Amino acid sequence: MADFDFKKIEQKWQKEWEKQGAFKAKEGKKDKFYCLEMFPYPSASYLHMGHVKCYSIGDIIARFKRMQGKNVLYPMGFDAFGLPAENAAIKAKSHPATYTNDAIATIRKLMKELGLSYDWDREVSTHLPDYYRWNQWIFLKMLEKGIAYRKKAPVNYCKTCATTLANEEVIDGNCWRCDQPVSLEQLEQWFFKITAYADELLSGLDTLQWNERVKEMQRNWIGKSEGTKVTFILEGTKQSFEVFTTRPDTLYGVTFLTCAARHPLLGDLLKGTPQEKAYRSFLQTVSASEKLDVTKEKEGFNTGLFALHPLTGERLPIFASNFVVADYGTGFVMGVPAHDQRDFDFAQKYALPIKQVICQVNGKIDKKMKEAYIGRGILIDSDTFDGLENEKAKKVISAHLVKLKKGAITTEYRLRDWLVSRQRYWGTPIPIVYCSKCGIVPVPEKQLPVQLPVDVTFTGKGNPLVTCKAFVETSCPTCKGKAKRETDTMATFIDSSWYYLRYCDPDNKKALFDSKKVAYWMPADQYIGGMEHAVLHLLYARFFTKFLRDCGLVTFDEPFQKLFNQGIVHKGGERMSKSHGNTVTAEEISAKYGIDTARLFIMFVASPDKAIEWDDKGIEGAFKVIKRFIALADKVGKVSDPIVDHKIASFLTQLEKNYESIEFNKGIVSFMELVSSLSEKESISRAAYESLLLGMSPIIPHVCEELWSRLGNKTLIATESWPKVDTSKINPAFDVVEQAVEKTVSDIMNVLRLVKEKTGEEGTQVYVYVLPKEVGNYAPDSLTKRVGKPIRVFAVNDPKKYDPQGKAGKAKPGKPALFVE
RNA sequence: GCGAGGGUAGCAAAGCGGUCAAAUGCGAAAGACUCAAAAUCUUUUGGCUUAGUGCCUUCGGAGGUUCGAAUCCUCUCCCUCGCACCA
Repeated sequence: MADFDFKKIEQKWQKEWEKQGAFKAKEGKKDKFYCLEMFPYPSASYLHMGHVKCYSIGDIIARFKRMQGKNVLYPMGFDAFGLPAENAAIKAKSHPATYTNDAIATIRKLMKELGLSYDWDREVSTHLPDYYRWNQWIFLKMLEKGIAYRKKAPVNYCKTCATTLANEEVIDGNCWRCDQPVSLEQLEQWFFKITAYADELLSGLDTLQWNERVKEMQRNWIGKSEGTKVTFILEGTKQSFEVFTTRPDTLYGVTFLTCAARHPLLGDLLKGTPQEKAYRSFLQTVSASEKLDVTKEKEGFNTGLFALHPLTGERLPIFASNFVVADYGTGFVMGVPAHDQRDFDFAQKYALPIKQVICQVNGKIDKKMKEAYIGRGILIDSDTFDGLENEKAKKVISAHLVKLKKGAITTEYRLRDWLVSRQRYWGTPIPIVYCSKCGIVPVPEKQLPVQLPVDVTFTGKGNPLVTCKAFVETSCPTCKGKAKRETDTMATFIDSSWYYLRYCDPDNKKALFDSKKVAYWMPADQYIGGMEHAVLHLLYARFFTKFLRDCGLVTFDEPFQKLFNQGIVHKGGERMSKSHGNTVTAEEISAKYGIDTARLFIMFVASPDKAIEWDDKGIEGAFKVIKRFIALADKVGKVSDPIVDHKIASFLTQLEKNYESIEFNKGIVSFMELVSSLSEKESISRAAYESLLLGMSPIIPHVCEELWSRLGNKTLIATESWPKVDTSKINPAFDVVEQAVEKTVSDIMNVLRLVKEKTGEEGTQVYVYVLPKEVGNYAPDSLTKRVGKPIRVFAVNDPKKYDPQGKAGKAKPGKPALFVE
């Protein structure tokens, strides 16, 4: 122990691993295992315990799988483009490229110091032209297939970040990065048609071994809903419009229609009418908040327009309202106050008729409704559909509408197409040229990459690319005339949507990857990352995979079979982060206790998927265990104690299961118990000890590597196999014996206490009388040490035993008799 | 409102039908070592009781299933996180 310098040992083995290429992954015939972690954004210049936790999980899995004989791919890279780097660089009066490269160098070095078993030959950085040219290539493919398109639309715009945002990047109406309110702007932008995959993105979730929570979040986000589009005619015109409903069974109960306040149709229809002015002022009240607010009182504006019911021809007033979502369904909603609570409230407020068309099975209806009836029932007052059960009526009425060409059965999604243009510098240039003659011209594949110019000036205002003449001014690939380049860059979520494929073939100059290599490694067997990407990265990556499959480049549907969401590390009740100023860095902990202790502790505190609170005292406990573990090395000898063999064998059996199920905390608890139990033993056989080192090496790799080599082993423990456990050594009877000894210790303590209470005097000598065949179970020295009093152990049939009070007769199997004096 | 996950001893956290007054770590208390402290080691840590025993009350709350519940079911309260006027 005295000569155990953690820092030195860590460096020594990290060097050795690198020198021997212990973690290099190569395609082969062996079973593969792809262990993938979400690659980081290289912004900080240190790693804190949150990082240690996240990466340790992956490292433990990778090391364990290697030991199990799998061909493991465990790569790391950097999500290097993006706004924070750009802003940080501007602030530091540096260039984003310099800033990013420096950050990457630092983080790579720090990661190596954690002893993570990455194959660094496969490192990928998204800001390098070798990488982002393939972003551009994919973009062109998408354009070719009609998945990428340009359109003018109201889009989310963040003034602080000076760029547009995808819907997924707007959280509660605020920008996900800066938390400032997002506004809607009419802009012409590039979109990816992720909605083309909506249904598949939804159904594919069922095949994944993911956290139910994440899957549910994606389901919600995609928001599939099946219903009917009903065509209404505007009174006095031939103009028709559609209304989406999931309740066509209540069609005869419609008494009014509502539409989104800003529905484009409304503006046109009201132009020049007497109501126009009132409509404008109504809009004022609505425009106060861009986002719909549940808590807000429902407001309506009677447009004075009427629609005709498609089946009855009834006149239905049309209201503009503040509660109808403009871009969901058709922006029009039919008002059925009797069977929808919102419509009911609205009808009450504006004194609109309420017409009941569904009654409960008993046929009674409540004439004075206090609230909408939304349950099941039988149709009434619905012409020829009377008497139908309402679920059935949904189908029948829809079919009827379809037949009359007054409706269609449709599926609506909440998911919107992905807005991918960003008005910022630090990203992949969109490979498009605008030519006054030829229009929108894609940059030919041969001309890729469209390099992001390095020589630009950051004024802090707007996208510097716009003012970079050398970049903007170009010639049209088609007509060779003067043309301008697209100056928007791609959303960085594009970079991270396929990086895991590039790891499989990172140096490919001819293609984004070799499909054969990808076919070997993918899909990733284990993906590890935070929950925050549930509807961002994780959705986009799935979309990309499906697109690339349709291009014939990959053969699978889902990139990540298993997903593990690690819990966050808190300190002082808050997430450990730079902005909270509550970070505990890996370096400071490692300097004090060694990085293995940090890993052991952080994996021990709780199940890896749970959030934990950092505890400065707690790590001391883990350090103690490491030290005791190292001290065990002195006990290694040839003598094989069957109890020791039993303990280690059963520990390893359990540990293997804990590794499989990513419940390292449980394995570590057993490890702690094992270490404290072994600490009392005389000797550990070399074979058992080596198997213990092997078993623990995924969690505390440096310490185990060192101890392994101190035994004279010339190999690296990192490349050894999982120990074969001799199950014949496992014998539960040993546990029974141990429990009996434990019980005896506590009995002795108890008696000593009672003696003191009764006589007021400390007992000075303890005698233990054991059945003859159990004598070996009770080692006087060990008992003495634990009880803190001198102890003598006699067999009950020992004629020379000292037993003045004849206690020996009370001894039972597993329960020795005691005497204290 | 909808959905997901939780509520276990001073704290953190295992346990998920009997072996449970409940692992493990931290904290606390006592003891050993030491001139002393630190480190290390040992013991104790729901209550009452007892020469090593027995009993009682506990696992958010209330009921239920069972010979038997921290563990299963129902209802309820609280927390955390998503989604939310989606028609």
